[in-house]
Amino acid sequence: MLRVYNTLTKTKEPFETVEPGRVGMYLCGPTVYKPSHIGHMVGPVIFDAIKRYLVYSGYQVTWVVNITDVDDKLINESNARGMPMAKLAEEMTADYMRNITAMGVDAIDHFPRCTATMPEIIRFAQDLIDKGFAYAAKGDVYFDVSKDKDYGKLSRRELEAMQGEGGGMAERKRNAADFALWKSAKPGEPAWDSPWGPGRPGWHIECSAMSKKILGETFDIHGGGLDLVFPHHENEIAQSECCHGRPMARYWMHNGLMQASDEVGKLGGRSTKPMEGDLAAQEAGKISKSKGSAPFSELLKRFPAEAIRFFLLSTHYRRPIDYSEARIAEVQTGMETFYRFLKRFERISGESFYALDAPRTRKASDFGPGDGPLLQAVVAEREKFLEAMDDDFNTGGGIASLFDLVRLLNKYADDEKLEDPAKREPAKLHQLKRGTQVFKEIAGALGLFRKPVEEKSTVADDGLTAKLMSLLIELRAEARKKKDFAAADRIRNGLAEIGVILEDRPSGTEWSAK
RNA sequence: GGCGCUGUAGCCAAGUGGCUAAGGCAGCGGAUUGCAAAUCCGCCACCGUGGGUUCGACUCCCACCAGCGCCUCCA
Repeated sequence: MLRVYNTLTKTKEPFETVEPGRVGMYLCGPTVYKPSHIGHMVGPVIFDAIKRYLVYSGYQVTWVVNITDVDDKLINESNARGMPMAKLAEEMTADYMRNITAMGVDAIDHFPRCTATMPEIIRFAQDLIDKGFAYAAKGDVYFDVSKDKDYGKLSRRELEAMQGEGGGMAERKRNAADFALWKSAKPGEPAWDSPWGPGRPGWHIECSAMSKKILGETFDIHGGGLDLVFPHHENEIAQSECCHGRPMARYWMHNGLMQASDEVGKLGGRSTKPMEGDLAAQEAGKISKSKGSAPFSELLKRFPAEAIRFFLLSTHYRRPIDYSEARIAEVQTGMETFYRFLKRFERISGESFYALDAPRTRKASDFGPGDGPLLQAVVAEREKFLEAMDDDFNTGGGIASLFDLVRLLNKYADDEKLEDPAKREPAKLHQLKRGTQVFKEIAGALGLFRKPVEEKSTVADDGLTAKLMSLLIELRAEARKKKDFAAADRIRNGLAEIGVILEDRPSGTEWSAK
């Protein structure tokens, strides 16, 4: 039984969808005005794993991630660069797509763009005016929060306490907390025609319009970063629920934010410390404001994408993540265990792990009783994994099962001496294979180990390297036979110095470039 | 000031009202190995502090301390 934490109720609730067997999921995507940084990857990676797990659990899932391609920040940035907003948005969208694809996020079904949803957005705003929840004022349109009795229910705020947007818009609003559905364009700004004159959508309306367009008036999961609870999601709820008279989403899921813990200093609460001109500290803390928030593409050059994905999934999604490169490097070390096992499996079985058939759904993965001690243990481990994931997508707990599973499989290969080709009885290989299939099955539910990591080609391989290596290995084998260990070790140590590791096994010596 | 989150081993990080408190990194023993590498086995936590509830709390409640988020169009 899957249980999901709902920000709306602040409890874990049993997961029940609007339509049996189907899930509609909306994740607030990026405003494409700058290259994405690692913080932008948190939501996509987590919700990618969530979608995979839901699909694995038998649901048919439609996942929508919006692209905000009109917005004040975009206008500012395009002015600063002297580049048309549309071109800037296009470039930054491409950057975002490259990054999430590298992270293995390829299960998003729709990427609606704000600029391509104008008719629906305008109609939505008009609907709200018609129903008395919004009003036009000098080319702007505002949502009237005083008309919404439920306003504040997501973030649990009292209306009185809200300050609202400041600036020149304030005097056109009836209440300080009213927010813009439509903003009139200043001369030279990108604009779309509307019943209220040329302008652009407010920040929140696009998500209401797009989610309605693709997922309907009530859908199952609405996700985003914790920072979006207020005002963004609060306002989306206000718009959609006032417009439709029914709940917008059943489950509101919010991921913790990434923090650059070791690169920046401490950041005190705003009211507790006056922050006397300490801009650096103000810029610190949350990574999106941090100066150290380098483009994600840079990070990808230094670490394998899968290690970053693993890192993001190793913490529970609702907790903040402390980001540091040292941590990613640590995770990378840990992952070697898996890659080594995958190679070991291929060496022993002669089959490719990545080509291995594995169950795609938990239903399809049934083991009968009497499958032997190894598979009994494997199935028990799989149960632990499912239990963790069923509990609000506890990927951190699930990853522990991955490690335990590999240990089980390694131990079996050790105990049965499967490195020795003579000991590879078909029945034993079969056991190992079934166990490995389960590993692949649950790793796949997290979106891990789906594709071979690209071999970094440190040498232009024309076959020469391989030939030289086999010659060296042969020479060393002869030396070892003659108990000339000095010579053997000299070869191994010498190769180690230039980054080539030799490993002796019953089946022969293998080499790998570090 | 308002709303809220977090505090588990050297580091990261799951989890539970009572059985030996996951897993990873680092470290230390051992098996294996000619020696290594890899693998396996073992060791390494009185769960922020002080109270309370309870037969019993790390797990529930209160207070405090520390760190953090939002209340300002950040994912």
